[in-house]
Amino acid sequence: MYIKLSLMNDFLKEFKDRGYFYQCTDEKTLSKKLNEDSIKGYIGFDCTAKSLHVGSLLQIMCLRLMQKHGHKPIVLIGGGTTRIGDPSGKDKTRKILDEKEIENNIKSIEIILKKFLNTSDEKVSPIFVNNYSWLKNLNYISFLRDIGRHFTINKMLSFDSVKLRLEREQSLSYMEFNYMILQAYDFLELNKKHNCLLQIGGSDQWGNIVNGVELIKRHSSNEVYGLTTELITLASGAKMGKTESGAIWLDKELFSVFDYWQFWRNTDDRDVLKFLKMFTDLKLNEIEEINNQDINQQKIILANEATKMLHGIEDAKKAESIAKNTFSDDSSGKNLPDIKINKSYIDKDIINLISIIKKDLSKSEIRRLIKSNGVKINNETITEEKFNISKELIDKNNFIKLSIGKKNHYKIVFI
RNA sequence: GGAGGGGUACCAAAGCGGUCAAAUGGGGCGGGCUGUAAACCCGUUGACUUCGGUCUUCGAAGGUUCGAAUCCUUCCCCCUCCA
Repeated sequence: MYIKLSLMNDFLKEFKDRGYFYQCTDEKTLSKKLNEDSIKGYIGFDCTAKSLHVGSLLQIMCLRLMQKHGHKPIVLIGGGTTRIGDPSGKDKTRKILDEKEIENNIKSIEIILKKFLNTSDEKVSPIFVNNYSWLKNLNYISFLRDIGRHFTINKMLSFDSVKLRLEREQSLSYMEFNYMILQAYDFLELNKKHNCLLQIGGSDQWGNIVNGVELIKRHSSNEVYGLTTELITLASGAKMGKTESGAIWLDKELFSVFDYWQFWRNTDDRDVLKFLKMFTDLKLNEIEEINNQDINQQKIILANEATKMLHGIEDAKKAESIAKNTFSDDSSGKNLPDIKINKSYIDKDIINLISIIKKDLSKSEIRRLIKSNGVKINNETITEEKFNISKELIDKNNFIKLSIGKKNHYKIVFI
C-alpha cells in the first residue's frame, strides 16, 4: 500500500502533511483518481445542535482542502439520520429532537459552513444536501430487498459501534442499529446522484464509511473510497473542542469572537505546531518559519488565522487588540464588547450583577469566588461580598470593567 | 432459572446507627508562581443566607428509631459466576 511521495496526489499529500490522515480504503487508487480528475467527496454533519463546534473543525478543514485542490465537496447534513442517532462512541441512546428543532439547526449549520467554504467558484463550490430528502420516502419492503440484502447481521455485530454497546450490555435499539445502513445508503445515493467518489470522516466513522464503500460495490459495482482523519488528542489528554465550561461553538451568538480567539490563544504549548498545521491556511513551509518564533507570538498567529477563517480578518484583529488591551496593557477594558445592564443594578449588591452575567454560577459560588479574591471591578479586587456598585465606580463613559478570574473580563454598560 | 456482589456528590471510590453536606483521588473553579502555556504549591468544590443558621442530597417508595447513607420491607437498575 506504500506509495512513493512523488506519485502521491497533492491533495492526499497535504492531507497527510497537515496531520489529518488516519486511514484510507484504497490509497493508491484514490490517489490515481484524484490525479486524473476533479472528483466529488462528501462529509456528513450531524444536526443535533444549532451550531457546529470546534470538534467538527477538522472535517470542515477537509472540505476546504478539497476545494483548494480543485475537488468539489458535498456537505451532507444529516437531517434524516439525526432523527435516528449514531450509536458510535455513545453509551446511551440520545434524545430525539423534534422536527422544528432539526430544521432550524440545519439552517444555522449551513450558514456556518458557508463561512468556511468557497461558494463563489462554481467549479468547487459545495453542494449542500440533506439526507432527509431521500430517507423520508424510503419504502421499507423495497429498501430491505435492495439494500438490506447486502448487509449481514454477523458483520454488523462486529462493528465497534455495535460491539461496544453490546459488550457493556447497554441497550441498543433496532432504530440505532440501522444507523450504519442508512449512512451507507447515503453514500450510495450521493454516488448515484452526484457521482460522489469519496467519503471523509473522523476515525470513529471508519466502520460506517466502509459499509458505504462495500454497499456501492455490491449494489452498483462502482469503486468508491473512504478516508478518515486522525482523532485529535490534546497534550493534556482532554478532548478537542470541549472545555469544562462547555463546547467551543462556531456560532458567534453562542461563543463570541473574542472567546473564540482566546480559545486558540490559550492553546497548550505542545499543541501549537499541530494546530497551525491543522487549522490554518498557512503554508507548511511558512509554519516551519513561524515555529521558530516566540511561542506566544505563534499562539497569536494561530488565534488570528483560525479566527479569520470563521469570522473574518477584521473581527480577528479586533479580538487581538482587545486581548492586548486586556492582558498586556491592563487597561480599563473599554474595548471589550458591551454588556448592557439595566441601571437598576447600580447601588446594589454585586452578587446579583454577577449572577446575571454568569448565569451558570450559583450565588454560593459567587460568594466563594469573592472570598478567594477572584472578582475585580476596574482592576481592583473585591474583598467583601456585600460590595455595592456605587455610582463613583462608573466612569464617564458609563461602564465598569468586571473581571471574574484572570481570564473573564466584561465591560458592563449601564443603560 | 439458580448463587452471589453492588447502586453514594461532576467522575472514581470510602463510609455501614449519631461527631456525615459525607474520607480520599481525579476533574472543575479561585489564588500564587509564570508567558493569558505546562509543571508545581495553596485554597475551594449541594443550595439559600440578615453569616447566627436554614433547607435539600447517598437508586425509588415506605417503615423502625429521639436520631438513618448506614437497620427492616417492597420495587427498579447494574455486575460476576453457574444452568
